[in-house]
Amino acid sequence: MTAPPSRQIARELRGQIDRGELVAGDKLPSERVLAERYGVARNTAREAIRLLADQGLVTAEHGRGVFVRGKHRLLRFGAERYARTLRESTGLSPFRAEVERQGRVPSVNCVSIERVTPSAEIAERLLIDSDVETVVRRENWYFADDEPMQVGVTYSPWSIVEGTPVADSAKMGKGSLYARFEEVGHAITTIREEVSARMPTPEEAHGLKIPDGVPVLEVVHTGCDQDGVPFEVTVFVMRADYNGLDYKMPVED
Amino acid sequence: MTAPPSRQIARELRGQIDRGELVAGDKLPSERVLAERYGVARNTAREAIRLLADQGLVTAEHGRGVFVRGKHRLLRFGAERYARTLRESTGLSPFRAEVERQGRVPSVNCVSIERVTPSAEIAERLLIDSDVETVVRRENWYFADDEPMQVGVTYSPWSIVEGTPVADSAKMGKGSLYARFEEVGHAITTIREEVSARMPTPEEAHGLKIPDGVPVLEVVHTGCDQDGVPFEVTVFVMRADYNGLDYKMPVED
DNA sequence: TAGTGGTCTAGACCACCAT
DNA sequence: TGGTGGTCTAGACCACTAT
Repeated sequence: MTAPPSRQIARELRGQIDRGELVAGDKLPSERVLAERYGVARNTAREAIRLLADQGLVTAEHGRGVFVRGKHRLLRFGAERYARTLRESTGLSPFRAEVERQGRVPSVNCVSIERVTPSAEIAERLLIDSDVETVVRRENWYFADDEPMQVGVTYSPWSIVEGTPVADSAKMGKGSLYARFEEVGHAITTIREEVSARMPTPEEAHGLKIPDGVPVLEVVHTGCDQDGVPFEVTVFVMRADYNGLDYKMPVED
Repeated sequence: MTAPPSRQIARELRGQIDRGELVAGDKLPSERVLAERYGVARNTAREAIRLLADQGLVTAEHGRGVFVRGKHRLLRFGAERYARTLRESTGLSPFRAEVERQGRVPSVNCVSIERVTPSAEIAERLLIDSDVETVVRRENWYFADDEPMQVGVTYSPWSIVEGTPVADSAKMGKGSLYARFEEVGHAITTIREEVSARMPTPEEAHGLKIPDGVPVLEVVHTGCDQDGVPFEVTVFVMRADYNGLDYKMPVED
């Protein structure tokens, strides 16, 4: 009932990480060194490292080595990120504010604005008929220190944003998207956020430069105005090792 | 610039899943069959399957085969799970209600109640000094159809729960924990939930029977009473392929 | 018992990174 | 250039599941 060699090796390495003998950024012994040290084939040492990578403890970098992953402070996003006072006091988007709070350099890049027919998932949340009404799709990428952190794709009914700055990057200006919505009569008043987690698709892993063993948080956010009308749905996909959510809510009766 | 064979094979299998030629529960060809079919070594076919498992698409079962994972409907938990009206109208805990809504059989098992010294993380949220005050720790396991879904560990200051049913399983009764708290003067009024996601530890993967490639959601929940006093912190760890969160909130100014 | 995945060996060549 | 991880081969034995 003794564990296979690959697990033994993984356990020893894990112990060294847990005890602080190996700390964030440290390089592990190479696969070949481990293999010789433990008297196993290289593939066995490799398997041990894979077990650690699957737990999110280490990351392999081709040609460089295997490194202990750091426990990063999470960027925390809650409902207050939509508050008008935050928009007005800082002049920063909530993402920018949170990244700067940690001494990093934020940037946001709107990569596309298109008019599309919505998926059933989106149409349902916007209370529109996907056979009849189209939506504007805005795709934003969020970076900290030029590292990609999140992708957010916002959908709004064409009937709401037609002719407004929201549908046109040239007129968008620097401020918050929600300030623009408010100017055209939709002040964000209540939100719904549906949160789940999963492993990234290969495309997401590539685009967000997510190492192996790191899941993503997916947040389907719906914003409703002062009349309870849903006017935008945003699907966020964020690296779970850098991002978290922090909600404070009253408990309704 | 052509992809390695293992990725090619993974891509083909993934295509079959995406196109619905292989659906949830279907068995993939065995590693040996794949190897022969594609003219590669068994390890190469195995690597292809591992790539799919890492994306959460398939699960290997020792001695049985490799199976396409289903896209399960998520159990959705929001702030309303703490509402008194829900407690009173259904007589069910929110977990039970949500599981039954999907036609499955819920069960909850309180495995331990202990008096312990809190970690810094817990003490901080309960606004107590971990050097002075102790807490009661209740560990609950949640099942649907005898499959483990979540673990929840609740911490409450000893000064609040001393002598109450919350600190004593014998006196606990069937109803909700929050009903018991309310009886001793702490009605849950506002909550804070800090959400993150990560890969499970080996212990969690084993205890919750989580297949490879499935992350966990970790929710640190703090409950505050009518006076704003935090009286319990619960740390939930839930399989992310079966559980999600659904919050509706007003946007504060 | 036959078939499956889990693990391992002892090599090999390639792609990438730093020097 | 030498060292690293990435991938592959062609075997082997073990552990588990089903019949």
